Amino acid sequence: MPHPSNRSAIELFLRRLRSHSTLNEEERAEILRLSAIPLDIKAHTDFVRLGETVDHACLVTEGLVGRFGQTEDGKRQFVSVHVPGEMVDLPSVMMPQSATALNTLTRTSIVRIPHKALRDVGFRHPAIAAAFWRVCVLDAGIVAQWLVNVGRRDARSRMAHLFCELAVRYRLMDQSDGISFELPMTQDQLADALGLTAVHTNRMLQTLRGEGLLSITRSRVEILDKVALETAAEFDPGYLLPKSPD
Amino acid sequence: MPHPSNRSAIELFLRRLRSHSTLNEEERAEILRLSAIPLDIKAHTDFVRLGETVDHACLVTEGLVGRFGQTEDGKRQFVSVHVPGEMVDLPSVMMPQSATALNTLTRTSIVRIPHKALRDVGFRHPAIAAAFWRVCVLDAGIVAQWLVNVGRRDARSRMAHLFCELAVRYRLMDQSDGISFELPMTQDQLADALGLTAVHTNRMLQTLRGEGLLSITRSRVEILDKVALETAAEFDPGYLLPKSPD
DNA sequence: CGGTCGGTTGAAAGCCTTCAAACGGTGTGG
DNA sequence: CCACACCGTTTGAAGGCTTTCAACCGACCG
Repeated sequence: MPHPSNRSAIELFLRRLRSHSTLNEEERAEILRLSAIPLDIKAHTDFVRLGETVDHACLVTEGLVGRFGQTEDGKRQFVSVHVPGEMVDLPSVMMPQSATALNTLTRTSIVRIPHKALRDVGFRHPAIAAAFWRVCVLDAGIVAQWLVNVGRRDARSRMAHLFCELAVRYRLMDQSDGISFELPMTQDQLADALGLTAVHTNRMLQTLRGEGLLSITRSRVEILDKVALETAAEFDPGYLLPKSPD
Repeated sequence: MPHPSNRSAIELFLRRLRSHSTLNEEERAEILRLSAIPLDIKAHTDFVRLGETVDHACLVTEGLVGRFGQTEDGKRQFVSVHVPGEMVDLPSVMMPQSATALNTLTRTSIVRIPHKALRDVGFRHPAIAAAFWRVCVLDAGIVAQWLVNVGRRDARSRMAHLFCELAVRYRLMDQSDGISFELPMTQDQLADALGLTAVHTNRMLQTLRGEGLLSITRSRVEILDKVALETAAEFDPGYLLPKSPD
């Protein structure tokens, strides 16, 4: 598979910014001019540890990155997963010592953007700073929905909700028609995103398949009955689609 | 009980800002000059509904405010609770249509600060905008920890974690010595914060009491064995105490 | 070809929920 | 001043969703 250039990753990121924030031509140019150091990381690698202090943010070019917390006995909980075009740890610009760690769910390419560059460009252009802030707020809203999901929905509904959300997020990045999309996650990883065990994740997956709601293989999800899936999930995409750009 | 003035609520908020962000004298004065419309709300009131668009942010003066999501059958999950001195929905400045609702856990006084005022002051003073952004990042980090808590810890540990966190947060607001603090939450509300049922919340509370870890009445928590409680919770306050102010 | 990884399956155990009922404190009205 | 109602807490028993433990399978890799 051809490797998207770093350039295109930043363009994707800019597109996402513009979907909810207004940026003039100069501001857009500034974003595209950000220095971006590419880096390929193999699957299942913790490339930012808990408590580590970082001086750059990561933008996903290809693959999938998960942010997670961990209990002392090693159980993990993904707090978010990030698809290409998303900045994984933009919050780290404001809080360089993170209480969450980063892990590649599959072989992944990222570009690293220095905090200093992000701060500088935000300082020069308040509209950019506002856009960054807004992205953080949006991402935090997703985490909040995950919390509702894990706290108050049963496994089947919870799982349906995750797939509905990811379908929308891939579509927003033009990497899906909203029906099917690449999702290179193992069932262990799905379990860690849903607050379940891998065994039960497997069984629920089979339930959803058996009900004809979706078809899923190791790396691809296809939604077969969107209405039924969204009903099962009680899914409302409002939190992913901000109303107005100011 | 004497009613703290609005002034002192904003002062408390400013103090929190300064604990992690550097603001010069003029910037501090700007914060204190923000217009603040006081409002008293009775207990158990949803004063911001799901999907509602707001044009002001709420700062808690006295009492306790919870932000929550809800499933279709009415089950609630608190996504955060906010003590006096905290801005409940600063993110709403960037995202006026919230996917979470607001509820008073007890009789509560707030002040409402217009989004426009917050945006203007942030636009004029990049350092203030950065401070606001940083608060949002910190709060999002707390939500992330809650997600880890609900997703991967059992009820006892989860509950211990919540009390450890609140002890620190009250202490940061100088409303506690870190050992005991006012917590006017019912067990139903605790349950909604922990992703449990009220019945099981009650039983776990008794467990913690029985183990001599804490003493809790309707409105006050006292930590009796801090070390044991933090051990049970696997509590690490790092996510509440940012390293450096820039 | 053996080894590893991810997926699948079965059975038993357990944590938590659900359903129901009773208890105690507080505020209100007669 | 007492009675009653309401709210939040407490307790018991039963059931269920999810976990845990174990084993097996298939695919891919060196």
